[in-house]
Amino acid sequence: MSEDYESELPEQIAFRMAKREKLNELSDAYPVALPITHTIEAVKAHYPNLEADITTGDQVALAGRIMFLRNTGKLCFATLQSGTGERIQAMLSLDKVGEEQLELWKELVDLGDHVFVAGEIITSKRGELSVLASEWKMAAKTLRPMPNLHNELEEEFRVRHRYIDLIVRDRAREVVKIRSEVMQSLRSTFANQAYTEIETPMLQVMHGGASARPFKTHSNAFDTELYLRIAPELFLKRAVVGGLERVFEINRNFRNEGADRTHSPEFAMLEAYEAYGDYNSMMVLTQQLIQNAAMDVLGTHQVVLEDGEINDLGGQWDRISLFGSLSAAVGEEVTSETPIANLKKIADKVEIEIDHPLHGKYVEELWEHFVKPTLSKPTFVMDFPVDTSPLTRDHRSQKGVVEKWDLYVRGFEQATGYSELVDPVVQRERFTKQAELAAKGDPEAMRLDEEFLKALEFGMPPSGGMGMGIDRLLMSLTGLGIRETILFPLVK
RNA sequence: GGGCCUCUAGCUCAGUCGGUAGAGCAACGGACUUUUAAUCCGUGGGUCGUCGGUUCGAUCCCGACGGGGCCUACCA
Repeated sequence: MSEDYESELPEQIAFRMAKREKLNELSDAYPVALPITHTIEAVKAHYPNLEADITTGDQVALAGRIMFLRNTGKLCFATLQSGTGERIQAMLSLDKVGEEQLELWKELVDLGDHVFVAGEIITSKRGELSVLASEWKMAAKTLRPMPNLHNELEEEFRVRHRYIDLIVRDRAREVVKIRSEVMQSLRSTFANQAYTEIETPMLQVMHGGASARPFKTHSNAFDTELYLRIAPELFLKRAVVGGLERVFEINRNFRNEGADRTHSPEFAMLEAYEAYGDYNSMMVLTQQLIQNAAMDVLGTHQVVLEDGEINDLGGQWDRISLFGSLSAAVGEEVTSETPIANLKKIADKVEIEIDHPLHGKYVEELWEHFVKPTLSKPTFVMDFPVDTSPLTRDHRSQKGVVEKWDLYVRGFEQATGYSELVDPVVQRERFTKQAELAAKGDPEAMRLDEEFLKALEFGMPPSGGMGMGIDRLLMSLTGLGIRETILFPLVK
C-alpha cells in the first residue's frame, strides 16, 4: 500500500487502518476461525424472558457485528448483530477481562466491526440479555465507518450500497427473505402439478418471444453478434415439441428499453407451458401460483402493502373481455372490425394521440385509457387483437381475436397467458407480417425465426402458456417499487 | 427522448440576497463499573459533483458535462 494512498484517506479510515495494523501485530484482525458455540438467535431463543440482574452460569461463545458501543471507564457495552438482524448485548468488565484486554477493546473496536466474545449469559441491571465476556477477539475489522443509524439512508445510497442497507434496515432483509420464499412457493406449486423446471439460453443468435428491443453483444468464439434474450418463449416451446409437456423456467430477461418504477432493464421472468392446456387452464394456474405465494409467504390473501393499503388477492378473480369492457366504457360497440377511422374519432374525443399502423394497437391504447385505470382488483382481461399477438392462437369462436389474457393487479400488468399458436404455417404468416413491420422501422417487431418454425413443423401439441414478471409479483405482494424488490438493481 | 428539481464532512441534512461553510450522529483526546441513539468536557475533519464563464472575489449567478429524483412518452 503506497503512502500516497494512505495520506489521501479520510481520517476515519486512516484511524481504522492503524487499528488494523495493531490488531495484526497483537494477533489477527481477520482470524480464519473462531471457537463459536452459539448463534445470537439460539441464545435469544433459549432465554426468552430472564429477570433483570441475573447470572445463569451458562457459558457461550458467539460473534456479531457491533451496532452500538457504550464504553465507560471500567465497564463496556456493545450491541452485537447477527446476519438476520438479531441482536444481543456484550458486556466487558474490568474484573472479568482484565485491564489490558479492556483497554485494547476501547482502543481497537469500532462500530461495524465483527467481534467474538466468550463468557457467561447474564442479564444487566436493566434486564438486557447479555454475554458477560471473559474473553474477546476481533473477528473482522471494518475499515469504513458505518452510516448514521438514526436517519434513513437516501434511496440512492441504499441501492448502491445494498450491503449496508441490509445491515442497518430490517425491511431490506425482510424483502430478500420474502423474495426467496416466493420463489420456493412458485416452484412448489409447479412441482405439485408435475412441472419440470428447465433453463434455456440467455445468449441467443436470434431474439424472439416478445415485442421488445434487445441488448446486443458479441461472441469471440463464434465471431458473431449475439442477443441477450428478451423472452425464453421460443425455446420453452421447442421443449414442449420435444415432449416436455409441462415445463417452466424462472430466469432473467433483458430489454433495452426504459427504466422506471415498474420497469428494470433486467428482470426476472417466469414462463410456463402446458401441453393440452389452453388460456383457460393457464388462468387457473396463474391464480394458484399467486394465491399460494401470498398464503405461503405472508399467510394471507389480504396482503398489507408498504403504504398500509390492503391488496386483496383472495377469491375467484374477475374475468372481463377486452373488446367488451372497452365497448361498455366508450358507450359504443368496438370490435376487431371497427374501422381505424372510428377508433381514431374516439381517441380524438379524449385527446390521445395514437400513431401506429396496427388496428390492434389502437384498440389496446384505447383500452388502456378507458378501462385500465378502473381496475383495482386482480382482473383477467381476455381476448386480444390478433395483429399485436403474433405467437397466439386465433380465438376458437371470435374473428380477429386471439386467445390471450393479461392479468392486471393494482393497475399494472402482472402476467399474460395464451392458447399457444402451434400451426407452423399460420406462425410463418404472422412472422412475415412482423418482418414487414420491422422493415417499416418498428424496432420491437419480431424476426422470422426459421429454426423455431422448423421445430413447430415437427408438431407441437395444443398448449397453454403463461408468463409472469417475478419482480412485479413481489411488488404486488409488498407494494414496493421494482428497484426495492431487486437486491442489486442496475445503477450507472 | 422532453420538462422540472437535486448533488455541501463517513452518514442524514442546514446554510451563505456573491466575501471559501455549520448541526446531529460518527471520529480523535480525556472522565466515568449497568449502559440502551449512554452522559459530560475538549479537538480535528470539506477541491460545497466536474469543467468552464461572469466578477476584485463563486459553494452561491450563468453554461456545459456527469450522477440521482419526480412528471411525461414507450416496453412487463
